[in-house]
Amino acid sequence: MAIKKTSLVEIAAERMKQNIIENNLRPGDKFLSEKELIQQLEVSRTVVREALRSLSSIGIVEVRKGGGVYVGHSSFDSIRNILEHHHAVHGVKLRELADIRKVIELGAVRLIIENDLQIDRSCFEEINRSYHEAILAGKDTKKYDQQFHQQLMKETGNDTFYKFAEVIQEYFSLVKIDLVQSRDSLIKSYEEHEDIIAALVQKDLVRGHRLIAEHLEPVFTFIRQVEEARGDGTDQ
Amino acid sequence: MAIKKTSLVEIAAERMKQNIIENNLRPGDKFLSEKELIQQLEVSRTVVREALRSLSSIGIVEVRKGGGVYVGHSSFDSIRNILEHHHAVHGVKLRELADIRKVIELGAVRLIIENDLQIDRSCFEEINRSYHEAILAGKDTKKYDQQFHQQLMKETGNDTFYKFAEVIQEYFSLVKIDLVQSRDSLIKSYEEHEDIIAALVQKDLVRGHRLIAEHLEPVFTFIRQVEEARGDGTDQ
DNA sequence: ATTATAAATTGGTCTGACAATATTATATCT
DNA sequence: AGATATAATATTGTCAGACCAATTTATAAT
Repeated sequence: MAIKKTSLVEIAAERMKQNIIENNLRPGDKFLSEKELIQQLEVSRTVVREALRSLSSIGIVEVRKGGGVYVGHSSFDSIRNILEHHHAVHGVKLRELADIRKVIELGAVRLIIENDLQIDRSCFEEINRSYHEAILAGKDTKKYDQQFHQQLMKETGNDTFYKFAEVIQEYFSLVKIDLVQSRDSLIKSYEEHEDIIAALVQKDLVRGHRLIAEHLEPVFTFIRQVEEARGDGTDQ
Repeated sequence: MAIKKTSLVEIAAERMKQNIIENNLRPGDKFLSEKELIQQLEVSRTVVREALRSLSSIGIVEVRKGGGVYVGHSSFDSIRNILEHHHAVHGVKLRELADIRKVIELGAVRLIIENDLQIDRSCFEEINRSYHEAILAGKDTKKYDQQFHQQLMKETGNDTFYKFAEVIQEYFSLVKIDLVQSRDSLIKSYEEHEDIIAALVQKDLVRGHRLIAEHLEPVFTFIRQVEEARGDGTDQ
């Protein structure tokens, strides 16, 4: 037996979580108020408030001043917060991030093709067209490039995969990889997007993989340069 | 300008996080006590305590009764908690999990081989030997199988990847996939492990990928059966 | 120097109070 | 009756002070 000395706050928080599960409450639903929780759990307001604070910081509930307590919408937002601070404290190696990104994108391509999914071609092309226009206009292109890759994840039809990829993607974006891309290399990137779309449509896995690898190559080239320049390869 | 109405608790928590970053505090270091925080932030004890509760629930600090406040060790533990509740509330599709696992494991093999890493062969074989013994003795084999796959992630030398994989792995383990494995299929699984090790040593990417795919195939077979039986494919 | 005891520090919980905001009920006007 | 403005109520945010429980530190005894 574990001789756990659990605090009242932890017990209260646990019981609140159970309450949500047992009553099958959905995100946005109204939860019990502080007063009701005090009566139900038979603890002081201090304990109830700290338990609520604990749950709200991980996105399980949302507390609105004067408005009551509601069931939280996205736990993944809190994960982002956690990773953000984790990154601020520990930093992370550029190469590690790049490798993970490659794993995810190659995986996405494989999922789409092996599971024989029909991709939303027009959506891809719409995004890539905007990308092209931004390049020609000399505007900020990063947004559309990112959008393209997000769409790739989404097309796997695997929502869990997509959410994880999104979280990790944002973890990446904390790192400033300033690829000073020339207009030519941006055009090349745009064309590679087109090729990737084609490979997905043709369900050519080998080609898709090769194209993704090539497409990400500039990042690895950049990282090699940075690593040589300062040795360790961590950001900041 | 954003017209944010931030509560004192949130401000306090934010400043505490900043404090940790600016003073470059490492996990396990002693942080400020409640009293000191009250003086420094000039807020009531209530606010300090709620802010600390908020930070401790996402692993940024650890609070010990009578002992003071310390910088937290692992933010990833809190992510596990979050996902655990997320799963309890939303459930998850078996196929999605299986697909993600495959992406990760194939990715691990590719990372090891493409980055030309020397794996710790004896460690792998040690684990697999224990696996073999457990099979022969009719004991619980799950642990060693899991250990084998964890080791695969670790061998990528990519700590960030490993941590993410670990979190996701535990997310999987929330789902009961009761593959009723016969002794023969367990032996087969053991032999596949051996083959995978061999492929890693020989740095044969194509073979490594094929072996992983085959090795995970029983899971997909199981999932197809479940999906046919009840249609949707979610757990619980 | 080691150990046992006492004191001080620190976090955990409770109570009561008032402020700030949101919701609901009521009264008013058209 | 319906829309609107106002008042009453409910709910969360913050504060202060008190006492308990666990840990750490200081002190005394061996």
